[in-house]
Amino acid sequence: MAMDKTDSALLRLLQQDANQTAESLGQHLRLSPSQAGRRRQRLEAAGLISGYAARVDAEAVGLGVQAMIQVHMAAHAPDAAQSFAALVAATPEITSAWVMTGDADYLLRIFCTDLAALNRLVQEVLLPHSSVARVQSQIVMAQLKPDGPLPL
Amino acid sequence: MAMDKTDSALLRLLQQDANQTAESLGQHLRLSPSQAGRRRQRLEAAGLISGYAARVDAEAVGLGVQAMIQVHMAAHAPDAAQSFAALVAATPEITSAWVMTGDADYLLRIFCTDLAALNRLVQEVLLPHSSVARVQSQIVMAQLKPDGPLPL
DNA sequence: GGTGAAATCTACCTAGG
DNA sequence: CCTAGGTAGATTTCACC
Repeated sequence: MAMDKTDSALLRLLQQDANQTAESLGQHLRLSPSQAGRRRQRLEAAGLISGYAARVDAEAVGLGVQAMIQVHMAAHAPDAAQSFAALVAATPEITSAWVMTGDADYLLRIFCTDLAALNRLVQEVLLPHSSVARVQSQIVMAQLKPDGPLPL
Repeated sequence: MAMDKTDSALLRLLQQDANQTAESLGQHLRLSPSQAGRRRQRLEAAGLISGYAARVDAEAVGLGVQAMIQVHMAAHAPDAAQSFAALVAATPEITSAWVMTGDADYLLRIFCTDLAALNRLVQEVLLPHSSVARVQSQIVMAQLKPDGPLPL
């Protein structure tokens, strides 16, 4: 899809604050409100913008513990991967999961209310899975840079 | 802050789609549009909702390579940490950074256009920093579970 | 790039527990 | 007294010019 410098700037603005009016966007982009709105529609229709989400403060809603868990699989059979994917999909505390190169097979991002809940998740959900060989939890002590916009 | 079951459900809905009207929210919550809107305002004012962001499709905007980089520091002096924080803040390809327990000191989330750009970032930005001892890049082969809503 | 109709938000007001 | 629902003015979006 064709995307010029103005579109990049627009995406950057909308990642920071999606509730700006077309008029406000137009001022930043040096564009008329109608053109700014039209460009936004174009980016939505093209799928570059897949949706809009509220940013929720994890601490404020009682999710005080954040962790990254590296998962090593015992077997790499296709059905082992599939059943693990189902487990991941069914566990709400896992907010993201990636298939990685290198050392570990998967990396899971976790949000829990407390350390006890994190330990329960590891001991009673992850480790009991038949194809999980080993997990390595790393707790987030602080967020040095908050989840930010994509570099455009 | 006081948060009941309805507020949790509202946060869940707004994380999935922030552009729903108060009427649509009210239907899901079995509430009148005015009450749904009022609750949303309350959650914003209380800081539970810190803002709204457009979800941008990384692949679609040409950011085809995603990676997680574990950073091991040579020194743990306060000013080493501070200058590293400045480096992280100034690097747009680093979209998130966490201070971790365990093995590595920091975990960085990276978005790049290609592998060459990722290698440049490691070789020319991260490793030259005086207090960085070692980095370990792990490339994301696939996203098993997309960045999802917090478990409420 | 501008304009007007339609939809939506929000502040205020009223009713009920 | 606090929480829920309804109504009207003001803003914003979107299709058309």
